[in-house]
Amino acid sequence: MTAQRRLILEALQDMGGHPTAEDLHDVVSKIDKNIHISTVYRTLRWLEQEGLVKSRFFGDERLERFDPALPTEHYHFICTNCRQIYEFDSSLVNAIKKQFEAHSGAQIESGSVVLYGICSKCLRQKGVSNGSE
Amino acid sequence: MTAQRRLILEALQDMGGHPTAEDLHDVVSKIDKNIHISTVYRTLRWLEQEGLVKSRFFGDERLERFDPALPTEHYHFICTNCRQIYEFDSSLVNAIKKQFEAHSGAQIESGSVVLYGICSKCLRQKGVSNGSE
DNA sequence: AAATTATTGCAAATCATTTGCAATAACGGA
DNA sequence: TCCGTTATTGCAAATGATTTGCAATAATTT
Repeated sequence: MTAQRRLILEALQDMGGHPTAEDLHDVVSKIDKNIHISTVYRTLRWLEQEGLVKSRFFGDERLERFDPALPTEHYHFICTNCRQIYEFDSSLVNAIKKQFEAHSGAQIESGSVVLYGICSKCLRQKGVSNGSE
Repeated sequence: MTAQRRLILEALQDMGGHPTAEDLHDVVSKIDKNIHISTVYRTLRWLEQEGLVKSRFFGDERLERFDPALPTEHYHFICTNCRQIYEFDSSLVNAIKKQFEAHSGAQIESGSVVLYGICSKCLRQKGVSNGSE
């Protein structure tokens, strides 16, 4: 493992959230000024193959986001105001899977849940249009 | 509304599923050979603004998919073998939203659920590796 | 039917991501 | 430690999906 790769992996673990390749590039560039974005992508693909990173597209944007792969499935809440991504868990998702398997005869391997709304932090700050939008 | 726009909207309603702009372009091209893909995109954006179409990215691909906007929220199952997208509904999603709202203090506006697995059709046909992949 | 406005087709631009390749860095022996 | 082999990097150019500028065309208003 090279210095660049270590840097990228550490940045991913440290910054939390679900950064894009560019987010990561911005961060690692502050330490090693000439890490190229293609190296970030290649490292991310490699980490993905190794099972250390998971990539995904959230439903409302064209950008690929990366996430240190957690051992357990988890779900997301995205604040449509500040765009922060929160993680959560819920045993009800398993119930949905079971329910769908029973109805359809399909075999579920995994599931993704993304909730959208306004986070409590944004709700507390005035000026956030909530409700009718 | 022009002939091209009507054609694209009809194609979207007729073909079902969640086609990409290119899927739609292929279909409408068979009727009007010189509809340009940019017209498809522009029409789709316009329909989206009008609330007649919803666009989304499914978690595992970079492609934008379009869907005649249904009045009610619904969820998706994607067969990882044949790539067919199925729709389903489940009242349990509301329970998840409520649960998360209670825990987090956020206000949920909408939710997306995408299940992945092997559909019953593919399960019936031999040769589908299921389980360990 | 002429004038005004909206929509189209095309080409070129853009954005995110990937690839080819020559230069460089890492590693495993003599 | 030096040398050869292999892997990794930076850059530039390629790719794929989507968007935009613009002149030509079609629709609508008058």
